[in-house]
Amino acid sequence: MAHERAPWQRTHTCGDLNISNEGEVVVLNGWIENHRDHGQLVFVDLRDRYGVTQVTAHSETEGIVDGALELLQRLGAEDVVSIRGRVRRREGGSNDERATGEIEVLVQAVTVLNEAETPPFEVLDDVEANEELRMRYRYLDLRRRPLQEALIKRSRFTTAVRTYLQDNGFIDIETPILTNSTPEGARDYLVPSRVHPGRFYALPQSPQVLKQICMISGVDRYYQIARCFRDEDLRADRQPEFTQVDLEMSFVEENDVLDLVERTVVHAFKQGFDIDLPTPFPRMSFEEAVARYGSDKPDLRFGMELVDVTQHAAASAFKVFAGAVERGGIVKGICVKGAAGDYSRKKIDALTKHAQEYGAKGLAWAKISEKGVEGSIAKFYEGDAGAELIQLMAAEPGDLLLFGADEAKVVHRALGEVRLKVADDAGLRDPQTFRCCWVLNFPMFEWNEDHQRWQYAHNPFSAPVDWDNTDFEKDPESHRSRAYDFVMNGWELGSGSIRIHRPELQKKVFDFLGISQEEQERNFGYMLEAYKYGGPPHGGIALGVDRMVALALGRQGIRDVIAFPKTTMAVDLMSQAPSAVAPEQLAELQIESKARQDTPEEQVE
RNA sequence: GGGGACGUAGCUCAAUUGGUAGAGUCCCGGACUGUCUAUCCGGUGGUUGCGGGUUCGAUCCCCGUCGUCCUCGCCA
Repeated sequence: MAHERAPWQRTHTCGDLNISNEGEVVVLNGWIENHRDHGQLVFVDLRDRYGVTQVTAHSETEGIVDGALELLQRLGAEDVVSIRGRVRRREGGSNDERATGEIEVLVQAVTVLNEAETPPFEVLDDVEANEELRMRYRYLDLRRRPLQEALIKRSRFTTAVRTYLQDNGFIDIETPILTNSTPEGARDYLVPSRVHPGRFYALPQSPQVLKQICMISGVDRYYQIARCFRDEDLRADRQPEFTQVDLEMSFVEENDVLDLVERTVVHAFKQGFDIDLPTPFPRMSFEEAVARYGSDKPDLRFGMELVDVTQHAAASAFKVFAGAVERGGIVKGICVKGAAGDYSRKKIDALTKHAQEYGAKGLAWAKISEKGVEGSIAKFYEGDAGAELIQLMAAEPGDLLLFGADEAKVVHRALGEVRLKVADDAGLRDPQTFRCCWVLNFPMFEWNEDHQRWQYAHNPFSAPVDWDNTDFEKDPESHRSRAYDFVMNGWELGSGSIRIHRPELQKKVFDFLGISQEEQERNFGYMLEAYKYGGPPHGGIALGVDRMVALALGRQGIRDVIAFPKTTMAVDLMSQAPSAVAPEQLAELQIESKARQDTPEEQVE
């Protein structure tokens, strides 16, 4: 037997009604967004998740309940109400900006469901109160259309990912949130164990090891939309907890993973955001990406590639160039088309400063005119040398040339960042344009200056490209791994690899990384043991959900696509987490804090 | 751990060379029958984040501190 509905309950949402409902008596529930009071005539915009409907109260309406008009006059922003009335075509002309703009609901009765205090900021789509306030009252901010849109599209997106992977034989497996700390990688969030005093769980930085174990278990195709935790300093695109589409496949090689992921991403971007990603995603090696774009996450929405002029520069009269080459460095340049006029000395200084933030000593520049090379390096580039440089850079009159001369790593980094900055200035990074690519074959290892040792470049489970050459001691830098990154518009959105599935090779990598036998045993013993019982060849990837959604919606950071985000100090301004706990709780865990503010009483002050 | 920006009315911002704070909006009261961020009239509202210093006098200068954001390092 069907439940009887209360009389205040809605018959339609605030986005439902249009001219086809004309004449119907309806009930709407929602929040009062705006309120236009003409005395005997009152307009109220009623909002819910689905839209906004104009509600009109008129004293002479047939059947209007006594006092309804006065009540509506008295109510204000964010009061929650139920409105009963008849749908009719608007008398004052329609509002084309709303789906419901042709009609209005002529009020017969008003029920107050809950009155709201005056909100600390106005809940309007285009009102931007400062972020601190918005996060403190996150529930109010979330009522705004741009935030609701993010939540809705994010949900559609993850649903599309799930559907697609399910249809392709993947099974969703939950892995533990309470797991083990590992010394490598990011700092862990720790959770003390009550039943094992002095011991700690760690929250997972990713389900990496467990998904590989799933492959050993014969799961064959695993996925999970998994929460990951890393206790590192935050950025606009980094939160202490974030979400990944994590997947792993058995008996595969790069092509299998890349093709599957490409299809999944294309499908989910279409379903979630109605965005058509251009396919196929180009593939390039790490080496090529760095050489051409100065970055392992190249933005392919525009060209302006780095041009190698090292050979030419070696013979240059310009000491900065020749000297850099002599010391084993390189010289590269970018050609900014038609920008000579746009860059004053002051703006070039700003670019130089930008380059210096990324380790460059400076930035050499030239403006090209009909007469040849002008600017800081002009006197070294008169006549043939200048003509040659112009030809190498494929420059034309009106172009701006920018050069970096240093060791290769520095030149690539700095010039790569300058390339992005210049493109930003010129509006070449259109947020509505999407260009994806794959970057392949990362180095296995990189030298860590601080710790004076080699460390893994990607993750320690990535297989080497050359299975037959695992003599890592010999020229460590030359070894390439079967790791790949998924990149869109200069953002790294995913990272994965074909894994090492033989325990002896995995041990060899751990050995080379200087992880002791005891550490290997303690942290990865169960994994190495598992492989002994028959681990299939496998590989996978993890895709950053927050970043994908932010990019698709053209948001600057990921905070706006997370319902309840944290600040750069990892604080939740709404709940005030993290907070002090009762002394009894600490005692039970056998924990003493050396910090102040270690009891709730002190924290309040 | 380092660098930078910001902090003034509930909100968004302004305030000359250092001379004791003002606008819009919100809110409150009034008028108003076709608005759509209604309009018009009137009104309330301030420990200038906090603490200290310089000064006859500090929103303004200096030091410290707290918070938010951006960023390098860190982090995949």
